Amino acid sequence: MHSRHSDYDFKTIEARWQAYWEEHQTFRATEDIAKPKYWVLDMFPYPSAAGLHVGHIEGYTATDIIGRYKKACGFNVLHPMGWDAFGLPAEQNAIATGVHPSVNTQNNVDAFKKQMQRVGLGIDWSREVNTTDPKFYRWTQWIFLQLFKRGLACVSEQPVWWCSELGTVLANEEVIDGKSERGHFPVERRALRQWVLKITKYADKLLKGLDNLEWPEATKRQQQLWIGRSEGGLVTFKTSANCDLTVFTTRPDTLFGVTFIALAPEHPSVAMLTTEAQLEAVESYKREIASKSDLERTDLAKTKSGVFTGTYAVHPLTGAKIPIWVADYVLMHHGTGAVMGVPAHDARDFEFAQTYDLPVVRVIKGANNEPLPFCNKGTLTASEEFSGLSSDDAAKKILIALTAKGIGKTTVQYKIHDWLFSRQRYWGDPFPIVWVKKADYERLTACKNSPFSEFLPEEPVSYEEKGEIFCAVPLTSKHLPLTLPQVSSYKPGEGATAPLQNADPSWLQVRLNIRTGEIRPNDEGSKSVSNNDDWIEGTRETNTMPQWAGSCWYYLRYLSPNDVEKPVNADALKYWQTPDLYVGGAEHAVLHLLYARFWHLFLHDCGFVSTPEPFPKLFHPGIILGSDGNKMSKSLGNVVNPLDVADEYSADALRLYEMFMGPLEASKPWSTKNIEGVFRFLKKIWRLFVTVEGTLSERIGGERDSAALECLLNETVQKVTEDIENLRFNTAISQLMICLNGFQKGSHLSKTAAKTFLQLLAPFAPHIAEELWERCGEQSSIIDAGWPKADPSKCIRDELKIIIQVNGKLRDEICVSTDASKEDILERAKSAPRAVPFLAKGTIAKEIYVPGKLVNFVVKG
RNA sequence: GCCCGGAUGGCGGAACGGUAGACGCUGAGGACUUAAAAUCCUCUGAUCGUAAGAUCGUGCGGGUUCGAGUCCCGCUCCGGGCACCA
Repeated sequence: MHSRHSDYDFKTIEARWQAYWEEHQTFRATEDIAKPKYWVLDMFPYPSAAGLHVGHIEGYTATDIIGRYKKACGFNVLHPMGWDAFGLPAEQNAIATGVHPSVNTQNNVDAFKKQMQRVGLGIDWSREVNTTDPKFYRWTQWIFLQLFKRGLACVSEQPVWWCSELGTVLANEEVIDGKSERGHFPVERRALRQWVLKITKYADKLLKGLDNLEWPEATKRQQQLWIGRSEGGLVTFKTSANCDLTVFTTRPDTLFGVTFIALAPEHPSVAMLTTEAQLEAVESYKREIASKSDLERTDLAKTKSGVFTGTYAVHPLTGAKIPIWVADYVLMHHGTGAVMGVPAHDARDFEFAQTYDLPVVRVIKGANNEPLPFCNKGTLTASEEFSGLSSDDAAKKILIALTAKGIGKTTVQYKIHDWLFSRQRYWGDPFPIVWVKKADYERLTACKNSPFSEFLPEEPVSYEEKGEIFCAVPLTSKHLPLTLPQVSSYKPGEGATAPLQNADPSWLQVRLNIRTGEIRPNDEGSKSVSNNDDWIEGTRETNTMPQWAGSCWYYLRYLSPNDVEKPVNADALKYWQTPDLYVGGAEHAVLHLLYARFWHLFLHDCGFVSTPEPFPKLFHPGIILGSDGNKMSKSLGNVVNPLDVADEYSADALRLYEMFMGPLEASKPWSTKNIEGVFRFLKKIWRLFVTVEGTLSERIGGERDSAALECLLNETVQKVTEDIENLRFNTAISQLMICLNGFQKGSHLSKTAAKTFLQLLAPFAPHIAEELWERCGEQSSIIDAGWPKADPSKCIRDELKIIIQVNGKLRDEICVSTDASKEDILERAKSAPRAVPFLAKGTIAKEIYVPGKLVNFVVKG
């Protein structure tokens, strides 16, 4: 690598100032209560083997600019960084190499850190956190136990997405189009015992909390849709079999239009409702559905299928006979798994009715004579005494009527499901749980003052296997962290067993002393010494938590990374509260950002944090694409490494370029050509200050600046400050360029003005700013010099340019003194040489004067 | 299908309802140099014109307004999200 300009030796300069910041601990944040705080947070990265590319640097540079700016403004700034280091790639590397994933993880962390330091990010590295560090995950486990204690963590045998290729269970949101999000492997449904967190209990709070957040509207909308609250009613239908059916509907107003009932194939009442004659058909239909993948089943393009059960329901208000069908378009996991079919007013029911020739009865009229299916609200018709009512009114009244009969109820449904919280993986947080037999659990709960009662829930969490019931015993704070055991193999076992099953039996099989809280391996030796009533036998939970666990609360740990008493120190929390700005990718709109809100809200309800929401202000940087316009990826060979760019053009040029490319939130392609432009800008700055001999340029002198130059500088202070506050870095840099171009045109420049320019430049290009600041004779870091204030009085001009339009088209312009009257200006405008011919084309019908800006004559004729 | 964004020169992008194209890149010409690089200066939306200048021009079609890239209505295309949620 060669430097592009011999006298601007950026390599030496950048290394020097990075060493300076480290030595002087420039970015060390302390709880200095005398100063206002500013906490700027990045979404912490997963340290992958590929390292960072220039796209990742974008967000970090943005937060660094904000951090440096706020620090100059006098804030006590916290800009921390950490590693979301549990995860699948490290585990797969371990499977391939046999080397413990922590080794690989540490190497990647070192590489990431080196890259970040090379671009000069002002980060307080003393607060670095790593989710795989037992000192960290001890508290992830502790928070899990708090959830467990309050009944928000439990197990259930449920159909889950199993990916045999990855050897693990995936959450709904990790499955995209029937393939795993990572790796795009096929997935299938399997019933397995899993941990779930009851996020549904927080659905309403998570929905309402969105209102007060300063977040991108699209992200809020995505969370709203994900939570998917819908108000409606439950309606119970009597049937000709000895079994009632309850359906959920958001449109009780369409009740008189019901012509069939449809059940999900998995609905528990299907068997009871199937008549002898239909048994064969229903059974074979269910078999057919079960053999289909979810991808096939949810394919919207296919025609809806179903089969008649042979049984009829009774309409609750008309008493009409309504056939009950089984249909695969009905989902078991929403509502009650049964729907009332109203083909006239629901597109899906309509399609189904068409396929099986079921009657369609119109009960809602719109304003015009709309064709069926008509799915909007309207006026009721053919609905007995409810005819003539509006949909909203009728929905209420019908539900009231049903409620009076004891067969209806208003209710709220959510689309969001409980959060599947266990994975069959090695490289994750171990659950601090031991499974014991029910009888032993009862001995434990009967034991007064048992240490194990610390996190014991009111209702036991249990599961049944081969007729035996097992209950979950939570470890105590004293047992934390429960560290990951060594395993003989990182691979999952056959039949979806977790890799931790490969741990030593002395870890897996334990004995708990319910009186002392002691835990020992359950081997022959311990049996002989502990053969009394206080000991119970147990088996450790071998699933691990998903990667999301650590990212749900990592930001809090930055406040007191070494606290051994609590996940977060109360004093530190009181001072820093929540991040003032959170910057990270829009791809986390509903996963990380929803889960973290859930945990934070939970911690708030427990009294551990004082705010209900973790991230009051959020910003998503756009994606930086490769120069070919595609997403950067190894396979396309369009990845740009920040280290290469920093070596060739300087870290300052890299930072400036990324911010100059366009609006921060926009996706934009990388261009090696365009970086030349900002690099030229840096070289111009260098030459303005430094001679070829390396001395301070004679142009930087003490003489007064011209009024025009003072005006330009003050405009620049004003514009750059506003733009930084609004994260519009592209236009801030453009203004700095305009300012420099102005400087270059003048013969000299006062030192004060030159230094002000450097202060404005410093957040964007900190290395060159520090270097030139020092060469101007300053002793300490430029960041401690404060932030310049614009002086509006310097920007007042004595002449104004007035635009002259005729019929809205620009025709001429005139210069007037600032105190000129409207009459004077109009008079002069009328005689403006280039406007006159257009004015002469007719008569002036109207004169519009925008003070200080323009005149527009409306000419008719 | 539904919900969000977006569309401006050769390119990345600027524009409180008020001079469209700031700033940068590219390209052309010039200066310096033995030469090149680097640097500096001029020009660079289209059409017509020697020029002054005129006309057109912000995805398409309408509208509101003295005036629309910007606001309203109806489309087209591109990007992202959700996707039988009853």
